[in-house]
Amino acid sequence: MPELPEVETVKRQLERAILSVKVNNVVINDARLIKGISAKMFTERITGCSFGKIIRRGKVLIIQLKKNLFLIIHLRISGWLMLSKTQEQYARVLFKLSNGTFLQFCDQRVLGEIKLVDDYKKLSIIERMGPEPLSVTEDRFIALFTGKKTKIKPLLMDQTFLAGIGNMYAQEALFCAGIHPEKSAVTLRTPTIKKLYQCLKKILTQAIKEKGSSVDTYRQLDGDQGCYKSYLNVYQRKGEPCTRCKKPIVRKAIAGRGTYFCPHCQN
DNA sequence: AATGGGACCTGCGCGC
DNA sequence: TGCGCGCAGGTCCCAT
Repeated sequence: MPELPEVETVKRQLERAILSVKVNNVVINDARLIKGISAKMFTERITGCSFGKIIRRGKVLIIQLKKNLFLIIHLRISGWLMLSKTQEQYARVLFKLSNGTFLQFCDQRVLGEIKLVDDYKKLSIIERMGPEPLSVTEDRFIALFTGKKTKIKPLLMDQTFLAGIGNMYAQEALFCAGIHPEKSAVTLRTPTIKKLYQCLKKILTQAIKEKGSSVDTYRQLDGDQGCYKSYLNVYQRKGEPCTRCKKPIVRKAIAGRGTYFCPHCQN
């Protein structure tokens, strides 16, 4: 799933590829992805614009088109962005660029979102977003846990708690820190929270270095797979031996989401 | 505050 | 072989 490292990878690749490039035309194969504006208006407002500053906040990609015009992209579960000369399968919205390529929003399950806003900071999802795990200080990270009685795993995935963590990296971080995913957050001791903080930083940094994890439909901007998949210790490894203790990894639905962990190493 | 469910979606793997 | 079903997960929304 596209989480922080995947969106950050695409953001960096877009910066190198499309900065100052102009949109000559917009092709909409599936208007369901475009929210809050008609396909016609969407096309009219974007055509002729050039790509400016690119920002990532959590899993949200923000591309500036003009002083007061921002393209907001959320890949959700099965979306990815691709830059190529020909139309891809699952290309739902395409931007025909002045350099002869298509910037394409591909999405197998059509759950992604594209918006056009004049001020991205006023978006509810942005306003409510928790701190970025790669820039929050350790002290502030520890303070986030006060009074949080909920299970640690769904809490990590709560975007208003911490930005950009999804189902996969939440599980990997908890394995790294040796924390059971159902442990109540408020019961964690400070050294354990510090360990989790370091694990998140380590995992997210390494995942960005490896250009994300292609466990599903996610691809890099050029269509290549992300390489972090081979580093995964628990995610989708049910029944396989724990990389630490060799006992089998188990899968359990926690807060309605599939969760993999080692009951021996995580407690 | 926390939790549980449903909705949005498509493709895949399962059982019969 | 083929069909129906459940599941996969990010976010929002509603109910308890």
